[in-house]
Formats: sequence, structure tokens, C-alpha cells
Amino acid sequence: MNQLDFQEEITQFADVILPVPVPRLFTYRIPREYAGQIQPGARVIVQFGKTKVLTALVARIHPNPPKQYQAKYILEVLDDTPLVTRWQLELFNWISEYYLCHIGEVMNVALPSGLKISSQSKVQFNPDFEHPDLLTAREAEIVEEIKKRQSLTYDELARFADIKNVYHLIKSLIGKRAVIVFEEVKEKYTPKIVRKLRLTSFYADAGNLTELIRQLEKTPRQQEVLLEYLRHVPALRSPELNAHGISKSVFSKNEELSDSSLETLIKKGIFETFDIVVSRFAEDTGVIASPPALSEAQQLALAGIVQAFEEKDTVLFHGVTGSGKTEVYIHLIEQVLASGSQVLYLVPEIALTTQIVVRLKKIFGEKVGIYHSKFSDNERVEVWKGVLSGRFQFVIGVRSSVFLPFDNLGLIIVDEEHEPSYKQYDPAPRYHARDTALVIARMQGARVLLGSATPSIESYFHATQERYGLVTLSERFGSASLPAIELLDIRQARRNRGMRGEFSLALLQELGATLEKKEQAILFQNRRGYSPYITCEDCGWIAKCDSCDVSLTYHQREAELRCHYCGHKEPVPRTCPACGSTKVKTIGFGTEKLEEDLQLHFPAARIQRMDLDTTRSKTAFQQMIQDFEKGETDMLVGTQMVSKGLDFDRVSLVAIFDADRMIHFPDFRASERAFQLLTQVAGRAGRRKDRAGRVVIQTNNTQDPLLAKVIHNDYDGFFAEELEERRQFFYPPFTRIIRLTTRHIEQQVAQAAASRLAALLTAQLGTDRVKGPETPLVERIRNQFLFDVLLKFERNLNLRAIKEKIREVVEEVVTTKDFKGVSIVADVDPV
DNA sequence: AGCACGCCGACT
DNA sequence: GTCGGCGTGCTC
Repeated sequence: MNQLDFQEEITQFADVILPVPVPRLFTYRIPREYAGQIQPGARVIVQFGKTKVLTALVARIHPNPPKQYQAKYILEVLDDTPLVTRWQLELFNWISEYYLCHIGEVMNVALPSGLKISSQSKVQFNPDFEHPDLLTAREAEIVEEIKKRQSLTYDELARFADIKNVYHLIKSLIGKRAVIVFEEVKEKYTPKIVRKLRLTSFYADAGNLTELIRQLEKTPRQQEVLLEYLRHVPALRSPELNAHGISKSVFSKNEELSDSSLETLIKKGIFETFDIVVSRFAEDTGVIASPPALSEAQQLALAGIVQAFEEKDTVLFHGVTGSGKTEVYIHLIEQVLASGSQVLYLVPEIALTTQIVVRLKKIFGEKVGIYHSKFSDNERVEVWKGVLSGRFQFVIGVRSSVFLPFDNLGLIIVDEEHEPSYKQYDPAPRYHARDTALVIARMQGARVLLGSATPSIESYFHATQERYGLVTLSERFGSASLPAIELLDIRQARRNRGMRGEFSLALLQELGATLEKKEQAILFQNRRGYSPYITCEDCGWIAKCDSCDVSLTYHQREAELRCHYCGHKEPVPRTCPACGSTKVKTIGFGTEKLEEDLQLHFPAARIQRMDLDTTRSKTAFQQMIQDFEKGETDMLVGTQMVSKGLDFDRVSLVAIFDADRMIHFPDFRASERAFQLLTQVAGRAGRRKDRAGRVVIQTNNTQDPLLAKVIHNDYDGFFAEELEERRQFFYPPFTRIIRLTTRHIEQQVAQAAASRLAALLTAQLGTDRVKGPETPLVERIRNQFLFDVLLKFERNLNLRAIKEKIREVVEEVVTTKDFKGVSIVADVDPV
């Protein structure tokens, strides 16, 4: 026996990642018939526990049988080539360590659910059931239902039987041989199949076809169908084209044509139908535009970036709003694609509108894949496979696209890198897509370009420390100028009777003038709904959520009160539930009220509201953008949605409400957020040179230093001051933060667990690094009380070992008897 | 997570 | 005795 044969005899084992929150890999035995065929990164089907069947991901293969237990066999192998690259496996590992989560949770978020098969336990009537007499009356009723519905999940059964724990019931029914349980496995990805139609090969011949047309004179309806087919497919001229046929739906949709005639032709053997698998992404017909010409300033920026990449792997591109960063990206992308490397272009969720996509598709055509949460799962699977096969060399996507199976990235662009929406909170992993991108780039030797008009303090700090390159573009494209920003003192206006509701007279005048000039306005209020409170004027009662510690927001259109934390809804009370008074009033205002008031002031204006509530449907957002672009909307009222990357030509006025609230939000990032948001919203105005833009900020404090910096577009001044604050109070970028949150139905238990956690951590890490426990801003959500323990670490400290300690301490606290039911969430680098 | 299993209190 | 709630611990 030579050595090769010998090796084949050795049983191999696979350590797999399971898509469940268990703390380590599990080892399965590879069946002989798959020996040598399974690679790391392939998916396999395994049984986990007594009944569950799951899709697992092979992390490594080795010949070492586990010593403590007998490994189960892998049931099936789904991929003969890796579905997940070795980089990704490495990345999963990094994320689970860095962000303190389980690797299975990473897998769960990374893979589109279409690539995960899982089983569900179901009960089914036993066809060999012999003794119905053994059943109780209630059981008989339940068995009848199971028989009627074929099969039921445990949940469905629990609901029908109206019991909480279904176990004893099933146990009894199985014992009486009335039912059997089985595992239903769902394959989720289904290829898109199109039914097509063509002439059978005999009639594809020109001579036979001509003869056929003549023969069909007698049956004009059938002839009509044939002629219609020939209009689409010139089979007479080119029999080859017939082989591709035509989508059958073209015919069934045409009401002029007789369906039955077509069916007759198929029966006669003249036409035949066949199925083909098609892509869900329309093949581009290749209308390729060339990259836009760059202005002199843009060229300089491009050259600066290319040069900076010579020395630094990461470059921060600080370009003012409207400076045309996208054009620079396009040239850079083109260069990288030409060199044969892949490109990932990350955008915040909302910016992924037709605006950018259409533009880039025109230039890069079929190479571009789009990855977006509003895509169906099948579409996501196709993008995944397209990246793997090389069809998509370039992907534009939201945060989760950092998980796509790239293996040769040359460039990652993180557009609007300051956007907090790059950080995921729920579910775990609580990863930051920008920071993850930096890690991927380091693994694959790619460059990262961070773009923003208002860089995050962290990124700009790294740039000033020369860890990143820095390229600045400080003029707007096409010699448009930055908008003039004006502060309107509403405190004074209120004294002088200069307010009409939430609008100052000065603002109303500006809005009127904008309408008159047939220009557009954007009104920004970062709060949705009609009003954040309703209250009783007589007794002071305020509508609050039953399960959260927040007031309910009044939504007028739905006539509802809603909790923005747990989603709870209830009808609006006509009278005060506490004292019966009818004087129930709204306090404060959201976008819905602004919209209503605006319409009263300008009855003829076409007004659109854009917030979470009006953009729920897949197309609503795009429709609004299109209407606004075409000038079919005069005024757009919205939340921060209107601040992100939208590019409209005709906006000459931007109005900002409630700026003070943003600035004084109790969070160390409030100033940064406010500066970014205000600057970004302001930047929507005057993006073309023939229309100067104006921005009006209504404020109670015209002397606010932050507003002064927004007005003068003084990023450097803002940065210097903010950095000094952060240094003084020991906040990022000088420290790294890990926030641990305890949760429990009882306040005392949550607090006690947090205290214990803090004490244990203090013992390990020292008093300086542990802060708390403290109550978070909202101290109860979904009936659970929350407490925070904040850990702060010096920037240059290696946290690897410390994070292991944290894991242990958390484990210790949640398994303590007194803290039963306490859950602890770890958020690394919270935003 | 999701499931099996066993303990225990309530109720016929 | 039996039924159903609830807590616990394990999963290769």
C-alpha cells in the first residue's frame, strides 16, 4: 500500500461553524464517499442535537478524532467548491473575537438566508394509526386537526391546542401511535425560471414554415399567433434565432391573441415550450457611458489619492458637500477594475437609491452587482454567486456586503464613512462595516478610501496622526458655491409674535419666495410622527408606553399612538384616561405636523413627506426621489433621510428645525452628530452654480458655537475643539469603549447584575477603566430594565486577552443563581 | 437558539 | 394520579 492509499483510509473530520449561538466549532465525521472532496468553506448538512438539521460551514478538515465523544457523520455536502473564501473564514473569526460574539452569529448575518437550509420539527398524522379508542376527546380533536392540515409545526400545534408547552401532548400522541414527528427541510433559494416558446425543429426550416403559414389560412386565429411569433423572432430569415425562442408570457399577456389557439399549435407539434434559468438581474444591453470629465480640482484630488495610496493603505477623502466625490470614485474604480482587481463600494442604507446606481451602471455595465436590504433573498444569493464566479467584479452595497465572497479586492470605498448606520446593533454581530472593511483590506492587500464631507472624529484623527493619507477637496463642483447659512432666532421671534406654529415669519417668507421662483425647498426635522407627546392640559397626564420608559408618539394619519422603541400601537384616547378631561393636546412636533402646517400656509404647494413611515414600501422612496427630481414636488419634509447623499439640482432653500435638540442630546457624540447632520442637510442646497442656495436654521440660541462652525463650514475648527473635549474626558479616539448592558424584567435584578459585573471587572481591569453601572437614556425597553457598564481602554492597548476576560466575567454573572434570567449584551465601539 | 427532559404544583 | 408550567442543560 503506498502512502496515498493509506491516507485515503484515514477517516477525516470537519470542524464546522453552526448558525447558532454556541461558543465553539463542532466536529463531524466525513463519510468515506466524500473523503477528499470537502473543502473548507463548503456548506454541509449536519444533525445537531436530537432532531435539528442545520446547514453548517466547514472551517477546517483534519484527521484527529475527538477524544471525549463520538462524532456524528456529515449528512450531505452542498458545495463541491467553497462557497465562502478563506478570507471570509478568517474574517468571521476576527469579528467574533473583536465584537465579542459567537462565530455562528457571524455566519448567520453573513450568509443570505437563501444559502442556509434549516429544518423545523413538525407533526404529521400516522397513516398506520390503529387505536383511536385510546385517545381522549381532546386528543381526538387535535389529531383530527393534524389530519386535516397534513402537518403542523410545534408552534401551530401549541396555538391550536391553546397550551404553552407542547412536549407532553406530543409525547402522549406518539405513544398512542397517532402521530409521527418529522423534520421539514426547506431549500430556500430557487432559481428564476422562464418558460419559453419556439417552433419545433421541423418548422424552423424556412420551407416548411412557409408551407405552414399557407396551411393555417383556414384557421386565422392560429395563423395570427404564428405571425405574431414571427414578428418577434425572424425564424424565416434565421432558423438559429428560433432556438432561443421567446418568453411565453409575451403571448399570454397579449389579449388580442387567442390562448387556446396557441395551445392547439403546441398540441399539433408546431410550437414547443421549454424552460431556462435566467438571472434576476436584467442583462444590460450595454449602454455604456464613459466616465465623467473631471474638473481641475477633482483631477488634483484623484492624483492626490493615487499618490497617497503609494504610502498608505487607507486614505481619507474629505470633500465638501457637492464637490463631486462620486466622479473621483468612478475614475479610481475604473483604474482598479482595469488592473483586474475587485472593487467594493459601500454606501449607507438610504443612499443606495437609483441616483447612484443608475449612474454607475451606465459606466460599468454588467460588472456591477448591487447588494441591498430591499432585495429579495433570491437576488442576494445571485449576487453572492456572481461575486464568486467573477461575474460581478464590482459591488455597490450596504453594510452587509462586507461579507460577500471577494478574494481579490483591490479597493474598498466607504462613502459617507461617518454614517452611524454602518454600525449594526441588532442582531449580533454588532460590527462596524467601515472598520470591518479596513480589516478585509488588510487581509487581501486592498486599499481603502474613506469619503465624507464631515469625517468622523476617529477617521480624521487617524489622518492627522498620519496613519491614513488625507486628501481634501474644498470647492464645489462646477463652481457652485456653498450655501449661505442664516440663523433665525425663534426665541426672539416668539416674543415679538413672529411665529406661526413652528414657522418663523422670516422662514415663511423665504419659503414663499422659493415657491414663486419655481425652485424647491427641503425642510428637515429629525423626528417622525405628528408629535412626540400627548398630554392632558388639566391633570398633566402624558401618554406613555406600557412596556418601555418612553412617551408615545402621536401619528395623526393612522390616528394612533406609537412607541418608537417596541413598536407598540394604541388608539388615541378621546378623553384623558386619568381625569376624563377632553383637553388632550399634542406637545412638540414631528415631520407629520410640519407637513400639515406647511400645507396650510401654502395650499397650492406640492408637498411630500419623506421619513420611515412614508417609505416603508420597496418603491416609495425611489418614487419620491423621482418626483422631486422631475420637479413634481415643491417641498420635501423629512427626517435625516433627506440628509444622505441626495443630489438635486433645483433646491435653493433648506430649512432646519429643532437644531438645538440635536446639539444638546446627552451623549458624548452629540456635537459630532449635530455638526455632521446640519452640514449634510445644508449641503443639499445650491448644488448647481446658477442657483445659489440658502439654508435657514431656526434656533433658540444664535450664539451657539457649534452653529457658528456649521455656518462657516469650519470643519477644522470643529474638529480641534471636539478633539480637545474628547481628550479631556477620556473618550474616543483617545480610548476604545466597550459597553455592557444588563437586562432583566426586574429593575433590582438588572441593577444588581450590573453592579456585580462592574465589581468583577474593576478587580480585573482597575477602577479607571470601569464606569457604572449607570441607567441608560431609556431605562426600560420591552418590559426589560437596562443598566450599562462602560469600559474604557487606552487606544494602543491590545484588547485580545482583555476581551477573553470580559467573556469569562459575563459568563460568570449570567450563570449566577441570583441573576437568573439576566442577559448581557456587549457592544464593542458603540456609536 | 431550540429542543428534550424532568421536577413540581394544581386540579380532577 | 394526571396535566401543563417552568427551569435546566446540551448540542459534535
